[in-house]
Amino acid sequence: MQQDYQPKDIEAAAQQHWEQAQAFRAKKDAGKPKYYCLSMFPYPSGKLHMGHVRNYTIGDVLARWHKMRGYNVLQPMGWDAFGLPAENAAIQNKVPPAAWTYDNIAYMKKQLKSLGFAIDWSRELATCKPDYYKWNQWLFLRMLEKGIAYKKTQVVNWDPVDQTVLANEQVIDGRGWRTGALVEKREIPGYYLGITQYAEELLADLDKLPGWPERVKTMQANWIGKSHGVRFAFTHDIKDSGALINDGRLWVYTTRADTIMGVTFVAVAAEHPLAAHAAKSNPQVAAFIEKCKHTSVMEADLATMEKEGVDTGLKVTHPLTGDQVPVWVGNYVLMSYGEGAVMAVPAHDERDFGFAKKYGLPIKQSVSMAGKTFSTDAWQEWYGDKEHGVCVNSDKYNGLNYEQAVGAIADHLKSMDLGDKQVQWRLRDWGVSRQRYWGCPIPIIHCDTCGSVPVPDQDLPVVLPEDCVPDGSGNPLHKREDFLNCTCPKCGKPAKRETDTMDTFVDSSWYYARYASGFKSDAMVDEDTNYWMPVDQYIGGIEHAILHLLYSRFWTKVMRTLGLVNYDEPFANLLTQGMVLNHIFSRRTDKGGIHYFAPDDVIVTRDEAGRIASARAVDGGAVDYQGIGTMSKSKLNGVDPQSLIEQYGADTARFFMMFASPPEQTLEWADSGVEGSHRFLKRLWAFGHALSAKSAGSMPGKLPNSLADIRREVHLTLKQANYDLGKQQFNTVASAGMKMLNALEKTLKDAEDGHAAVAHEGFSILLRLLSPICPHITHALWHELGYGGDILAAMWPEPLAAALEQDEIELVIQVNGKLRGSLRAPKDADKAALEQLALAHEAVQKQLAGGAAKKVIVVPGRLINVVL
RNA sequence: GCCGGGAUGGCGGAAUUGGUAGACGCGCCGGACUCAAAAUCCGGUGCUGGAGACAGUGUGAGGGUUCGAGUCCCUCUCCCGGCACCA
Repeated sequence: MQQDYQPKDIEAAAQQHWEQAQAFRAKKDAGKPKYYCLSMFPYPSGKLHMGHVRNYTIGDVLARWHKMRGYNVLQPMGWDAFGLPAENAAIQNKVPPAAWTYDNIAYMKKQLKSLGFAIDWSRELATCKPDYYKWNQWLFLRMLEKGIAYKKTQVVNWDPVDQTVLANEQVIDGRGWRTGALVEKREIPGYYLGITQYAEELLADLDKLPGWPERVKTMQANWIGKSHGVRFAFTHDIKDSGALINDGRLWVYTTRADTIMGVTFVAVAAEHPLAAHAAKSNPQVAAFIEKCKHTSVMEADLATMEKEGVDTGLKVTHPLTGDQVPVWVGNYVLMSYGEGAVMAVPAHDERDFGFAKKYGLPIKQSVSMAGKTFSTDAWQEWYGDKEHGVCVNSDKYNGLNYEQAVGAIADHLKSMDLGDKQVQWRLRDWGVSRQRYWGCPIPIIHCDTCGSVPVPDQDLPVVLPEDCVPDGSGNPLHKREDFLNCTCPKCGKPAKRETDTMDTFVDSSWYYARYASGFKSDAMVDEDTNYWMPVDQYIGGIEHAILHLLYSRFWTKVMRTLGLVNYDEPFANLLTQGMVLNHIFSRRTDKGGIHYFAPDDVIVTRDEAGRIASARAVDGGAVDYQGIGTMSKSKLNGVDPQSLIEQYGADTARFFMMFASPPEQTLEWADSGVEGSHRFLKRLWAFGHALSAKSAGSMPGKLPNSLADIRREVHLTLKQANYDLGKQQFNTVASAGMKMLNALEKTLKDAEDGHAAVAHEGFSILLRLLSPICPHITHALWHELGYGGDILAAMWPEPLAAALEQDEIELVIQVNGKLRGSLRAPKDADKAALEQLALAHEAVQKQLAGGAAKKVIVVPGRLINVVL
C-alpha cells in the first residue's frame, strides 16, 4: 500500500474500475426495489460551479447509499442545452451557440467524470439535439389538437434600437442592456399552453406529494392561487365608431364583492378599449397611455412602483346602486390579468385608498367592525379585514357578514344577468413563444392562404440550423432563407416557417421521462418510463421551487392525458438544495448596462464590522458591491471547483461540500475549511495503512472498558449517522466519520486483547459509512484491507445492540432549570430512586440550603430538575 | 410590494424535535518534534469576573407560555430565494 495519500492515482484507478465494470449501468430488475435518483441537469454554461458540485454530490450520496442498501438505482445526467447565455456568448465571441454549447458540454462532462459520480452515462441527453426536441414539437402539436396549446397576443419588452425582444434579465432600469434605449411594451402573437386547465388538479395533487418540502408545496399552492370571487359588469352606453364598446359592459372581478357598495371609481388598464376610446378626445389620457408603454412587465416592479392614473372623463353605471362611477386609467392594472379592469373601493383596499388620497377621489365606508372607528385620514389594518366586519351604508345588505353579503350580492347580480360567483386562479397560461434563435423551433408554417398550419408529424423534427451567429439585433433565423422557406402542408403553396422557438422550460419539463425510457427514435417515451418513474428522489436548487417544478408537473399530466405514461406526478420526493452564494461586484457601462466582475478580480475594503464597504477592480477603477447572491454565469461570481479538485482531489471536494452545511441551507461560499477535510482523508488513509499491518483476530467475549468504550462510540455514532442519513442531513454524517476515526485512532495505542478486532470492525463500518461521500478513497482502502469484494456491493452497516449496551448512564441535575451537576445511575433506576439520588447530591444540597424542594421533575435517561 | 425561507462563538455549523447550547471541523493560543520552517502530533479555546474551584451571562431585537425555550406563541429588524422572457 502507498504510504502517502495520493488522490489523483486513487481516484483515476477507482473511476477506471467502475467504468470497466459498468458499475452504474441501470437495468430493469424485478428482484429489487427501484430507486430513480435525479439531480436537475445543468445548463452548460462553461464550467461547473460549486452549486453543481453540491447538487450532484447530494444526488450521488443518495444514489450510492441506496445502492448499498439493495436498491436498483438509476442516476442519469444530461444537458439543459438551449438558452440565452449561448446567444450572449455568440454575440461576444462570434461563435455559433451550438459550437459553444457542445464545447461546454465536453468540458463539463470531463469535470463531472472527475468527481466520480455514479452516473449511467449511456443515458446522456442534450436538449439541443433534434432527436430530443423532436418530441417537444410532437407533444406541442398534440396539445394544439387538444386545445391545450393556443395562440394569442403576449406582451414583450421591445428594444426600439436593436429592433429585438428582450428578456426581463436584459432590461436594466427600464432600458435595453446593450443599447441603453428606453424599453417599450409591445403586443405580439405567441403560443400559450393551457396550464390553467390543470389548475385544480395541480393544486389538489400537492396532497399526493408527502415527500416534498412543505415550503415548496405552500409556494406552489400560493402561486396557483385559487380564489373565490364575483365577476360582474358595470354598464354604459359608450360608443366608438357607432358601436357600443364591449356591448356596453365593463367587466371586473373581485374577491371582495361585499364591499361593492363602497365602489367610488373603476380603474382600467392602459390597453383597455375604454382607455383607447378616451384617448381619442383627451390628450391627457393619450399621454398617460403613452407613458404606460414604458412601465415594466415584471410583477415585482409593478408592485413597488408609484401607482398613477388619469381620469378618462367617462362614467359607467354601478349595477346595484345605479350611481355614475368615474373610469380612471391606472398604471397598476394589467390588460393581461383578468378583465383588464378593476373596481376600486378606497375604504377597504389599501392600494385603492392610497390612490384615492393621491387624486382626491371619494372614500366611502361600506364595512364596519365593532369597537373600531373609521376615518379617511389614514389607512388602518382592519379596513381590509374580511373576517370580522359587517356591511354598512350598503342598503339592503347592511348587517351582513362577508359570506352572507357576497352570496346575496352575487345572487342579485345574477338575477340582472350582470354577474355571478366565479372561481379565479392567480396562475396564468404558460406563454412558450420566444423570439430567439437558440431554442426548439415551434413546428408551425405560415401560409398566406391557410394561415398558421401545424407541421405534419412525418416532417418532424423541424431542425434548427446550428451554424447561425446571433448579433443581438433580432432572430438570425429571419435571414436564413433555407430554414424560412417551405411549402404549405395544406395547399402546397410557398410558405414561411415560424421563427419563434420554445421557452427552455419546455425542454426541462420532461427530460426525466426520456432518461427513463429506451431513447427510441419513433416514440417520445416507451414502457420503461413506467418502470422507473416517478423519480424517487429529485434534487435541485430551491430557485426552481415554482416554475420548473410546476411546468414539469403540468407536462406530466398532459402526457398522462394523452396516454403516454401511467403516472400523475413526476417527482415523488424532492430535496431542495440551498443556493451557494458568493459576493457580486458590478459596474455600470456607459450605455446603462451592467458589467460584472469576478470576486477574484476585485479588492475590497471592509468596515469595522467586517462588512464590505467599498471595492476596486484590479484595473484600479471603483466597482459597486451588490451584496451576495446565487453563483451564476451572468454575474461572474461562480467558483470553479477545478482548482479544488486538482489540488486536493475529488473526495476532498465532495467531503468538504457535504461537511460545510446541511443540503437545504443557503451556503455562503468560503473555502477556508477545505484543508480540514483534506487532513481528515489523509488521516483516514494513514490509519488504514497502519491498521493493514495488524490482523483482526477474533472479538473477545468481554472487552476491557477502554475498548468497550471505543466500540460503543463507533456504534453509537453509526446509529446517529444512519438517523441523519434518513433526514438527508449529510454534514453530520461527515462529522460522524471524523468522530469514528478519532475514536478508532485510540486503538492503535492500545495493546489489550481485542484492540485489533475493535479497530477492524470499526474501520470497516467507517469505510462503508463514508463511501457514498468519498467513494474513491474508501474503494481503495476497502480493497487494500481485504474486507471482501467491492465496497459498492458491501452491506450497509447497522449498529449492534451488544456494542451499545452499558450498565450505567449519566444524568444531568438541574435546580430551577439551571445546570448544577451530574450523576451516574444504573440504567434501569426508577424515578423515585433518581429523585433520591438527586436530592442527596451535594450541588442540590448547596442550593437547597436546608430548605425543601417544591417539585422534582425526572426525565428518564436525561435529567432531573429540582424546583425550589 | 406579495409568496417562501433564514439568523446560534472569530468562521462553517451541531443540539435525537420542549430537556446538559456550542458536537464535528476551521481559525486562534500554548506545547512536542526540528538547526529552522513546513507537515504531523498533544493540550486549550463562547463572553465577563476569578490564580482556581466556581459564579454570572449567552442562540438577530423586544415581549410571552413553561419546572425548563435555540426549539412553541406575538411584535419587529436584517439577509437570501421566487415573482411568470436568466436557468
